[in-house]
Amino acid sequence: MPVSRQELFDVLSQLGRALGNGHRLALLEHLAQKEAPVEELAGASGLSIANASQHLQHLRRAGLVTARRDGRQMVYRLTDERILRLLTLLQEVAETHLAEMERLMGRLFADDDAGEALEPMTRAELQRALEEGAVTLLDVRPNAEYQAGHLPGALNAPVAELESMLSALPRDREIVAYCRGVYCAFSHDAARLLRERGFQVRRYQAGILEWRAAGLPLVD
Amino acid sequence: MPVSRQELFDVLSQLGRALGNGHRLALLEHLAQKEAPVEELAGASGLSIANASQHLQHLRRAGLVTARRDGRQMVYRLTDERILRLLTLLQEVAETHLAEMERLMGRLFADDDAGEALEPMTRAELQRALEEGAVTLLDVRPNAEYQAGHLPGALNAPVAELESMLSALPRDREIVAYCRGVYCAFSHDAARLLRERGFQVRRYQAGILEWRAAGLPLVD
DNA sequence: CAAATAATCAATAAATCAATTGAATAAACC
DNA sequence: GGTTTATTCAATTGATTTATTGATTATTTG
Repeated sequence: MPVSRQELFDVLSQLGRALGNGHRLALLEHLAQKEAPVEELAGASGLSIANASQHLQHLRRAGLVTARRDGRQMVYRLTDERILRLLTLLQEVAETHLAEMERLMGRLFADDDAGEALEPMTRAELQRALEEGAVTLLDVRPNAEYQAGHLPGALNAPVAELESMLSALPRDREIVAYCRGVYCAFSHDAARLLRERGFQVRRYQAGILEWRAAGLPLVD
Repeated sequence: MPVSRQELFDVLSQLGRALGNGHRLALLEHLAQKEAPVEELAGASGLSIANASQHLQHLRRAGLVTARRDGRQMVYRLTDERILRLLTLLQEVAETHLAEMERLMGRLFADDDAGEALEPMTRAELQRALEEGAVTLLDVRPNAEYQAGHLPGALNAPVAELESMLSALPRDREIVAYCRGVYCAFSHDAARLLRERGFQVRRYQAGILEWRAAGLPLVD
């Protein structure tokens, strides 16, 4: 029995449908940081446990995430690095083409960006600066995420604890802060605080998601 | 008024939903070959005109395709090359992770592959072979698609006309046939015919879609 | 200007998806 | 073994998506 091309597209479309829900994308973005149990994912996404569980199983059926049992928890994780590339590409295409997307992105951090003296750094700029040893790199995500993998040479300074770590930071060198990605507010908060305290600071806007999606190495 | 992260994901999910339907993926795959008016797309996908039109507008709202009027026709095309990368990546992820996908892919061309003496060529292998001038490259898609862009150095030999072109093909060199991509049957048909007539032939399985998605050049 | 063509729009019914609720499992703890 | 904790399952309801139909809008042609 011949298999029709259409059957293949129908199967492929399962993957698309899995990506076709805002809550599931939020779950994937959280999982892009680190693996997590259902309860944590539900909390982070503002979903009920049961609902989060169902969305996660939807993602699992589509092959986007896998799960393992750890004691009484089910720990979910992205199936592999390509899922991250898929998310990043989706976002990139959306930003270019969806007018509304652009409008929202523009507004999300409008306040902060106004005060920002310099444009956020691109990945290429950051790589060059790191090679030259010209900047101090600051990972401002929570420590658990830092430990799950961070950019080479980055110091961890979670926003919540940043205030108490100021004395350890250089005032004569540019600081570059990064967090998860463009949807993440941590680096904005950190940059604002540091700027107020007189530090030279820029943000690596795209964050760890883009870095990993580009296939660049992380360290634990 | 602050914009929530969730709003962003909701907008992003529009893109996912646009990819979440087999007919729309079929339309996109056709458009990946060349731009086309609604009627042609409907015919190729087995959709009614009205239904095809609605799917195309869905794709347009998601920013995946654009349309221009040409006389009394509306000609649709992919918005840019990234859409192709997105499709290719989607397919790649699906093939790795969706068990059912693999099963279908395996069956789709099972008959042909059995008779195939050699594995299909990967892109890397093809590039090496082309650099060495070791093979004759054959684009077996319809001439209209060939003219819209083909691999450098490829001869056009549409499957339908292949029989009458056999005398022009070398018997002392390996021939590599390619068509649209993994879902496309042309290169299978061509390879079978050539093999029966005693030619040395392999297929570049991934086809022009992957080539373009990788950012490699085409010629008109 | 009327007729023909290509596509879109609008309304409907059927199918699918999503959130909620409460019950059911499965593992760990006492 | 019974209780607690983390998660999944199942059923329900409301919301979205899809295909179909027939009417409508642009554009070209006679």
